[in-house]
Amino acid sequence: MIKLVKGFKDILPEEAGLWQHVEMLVRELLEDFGFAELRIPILEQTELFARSIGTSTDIVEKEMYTFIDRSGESLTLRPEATASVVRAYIEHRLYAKNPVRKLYTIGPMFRRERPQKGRYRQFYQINAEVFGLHDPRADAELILLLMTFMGRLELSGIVLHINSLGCPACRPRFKDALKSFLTGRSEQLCSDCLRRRDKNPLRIFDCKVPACKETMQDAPSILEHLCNTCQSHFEIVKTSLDRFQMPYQVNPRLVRGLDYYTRTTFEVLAETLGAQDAVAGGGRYDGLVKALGGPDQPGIGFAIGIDRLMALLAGRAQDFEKRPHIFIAAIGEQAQNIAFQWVQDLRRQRVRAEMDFENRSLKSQMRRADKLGVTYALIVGDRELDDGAAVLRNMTTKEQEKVSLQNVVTLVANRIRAEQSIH
RNA sequence: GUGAGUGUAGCUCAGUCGGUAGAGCACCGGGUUGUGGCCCCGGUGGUCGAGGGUUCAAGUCCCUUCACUCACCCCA
Repeated sequence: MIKLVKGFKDILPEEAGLWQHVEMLVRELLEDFGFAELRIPILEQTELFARSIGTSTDIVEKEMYTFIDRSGESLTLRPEATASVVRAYIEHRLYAKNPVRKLYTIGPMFRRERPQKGRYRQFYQINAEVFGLHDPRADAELILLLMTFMGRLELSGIVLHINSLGCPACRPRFKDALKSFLTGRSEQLCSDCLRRRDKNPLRIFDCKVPACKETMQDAPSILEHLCNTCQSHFEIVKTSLDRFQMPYQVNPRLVRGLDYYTRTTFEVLAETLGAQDAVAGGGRYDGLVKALGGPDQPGIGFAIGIDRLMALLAGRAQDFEKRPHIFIAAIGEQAQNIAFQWVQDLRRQRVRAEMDFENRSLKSQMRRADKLGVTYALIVGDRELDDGAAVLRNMTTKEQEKVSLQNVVTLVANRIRAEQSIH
């Protein structure tokens, strides 16, 4: 039997309704906040990711699905969306009319990591990016948008962490301070951290090895090394969040894996998710647009992991399954033919009608109606055909009424429409 | 890439000291004329992950291998 590729998954019909609902909610909200959808391809030139994400990151070093196309060029299945959005912003000169653009995109990303709970090789993200705004209130607004979305989904047990990574002016100074702190403490660090020390010392803050954690307790904090501009930027982000009563936790150890981040970074953590507990994350990337050959415009964005969101919403999937409205139980060939016509007519009026083509016993057809969860069953057999009226049964109240054969479709359609407008 | 755990029916799982495969749920049918859920009865469904070995005999013991899961790493 041919099976799924490792780390990939199918989204089954039972869950697809919830996915649709979540996507609808987020589109609505993003558009209210002035975002427009940008649809971008899944494949890009490898160099785009190498240059934006950073060549020494794990993603670029060992996690990308890269292959040589028949023409000889190196292509990569996108491991994240920001690079592509920036590429499109530059390539189509989206900054020309107005440098301020708010864009969102939804779709799959690919990273070849070892799969585990909440981590797949193809995973889905909702991405929002804002270009052209330096103001820290833009950072706060984006975070508020993200948290509003979480709120609308009625998620509990989630925490917002924020931090500032500084800018090209102050981050090097901090790195130096960190390096000199680490000098002479190599004994206390694990082998991974020793490797990180030269490459990307900020990552040591993330290490879970107890000895490293202990050592890093006394390490200098980035927040104490921010330049004045970065410091006041971060202050305004915080006071803006305060102003809207948005709770957050300042986490100086929040270091993000992609090289392009500057100043504000944030993550939404969910305690019930296990080891992969980040549902969403993002930050500011002021140098990226220019680095990729565009104008010197700042950027800020976030990504929401839809798969992880779904894990948090598990159990609510059944509320969004589209059940049929009515099941027509027809006994005998003549009745089946009439029922077949009714089903088609009802669907034309946007009523979800189902029937059985196998001429089963009424009992088994009723059982089927019950399983489908319909509110109405329509019964028609020789008796009803002679009588000129079918029997409409309300499955919850068990009330039955006669409906003349001529009026069946309109009556049923009206009845169901009326019920929907109540809910 | 590294480590640990788990593989028996569609799903969740039992299976004793090695003796020829089981339950619950699901599915199909029945419980007197043409009416669902609850209850009762019956039925379909298995290469016991795969390959090899030991044995009169292997789901069970041994070896190999594959898959899945969780964790490390990293991140959504």
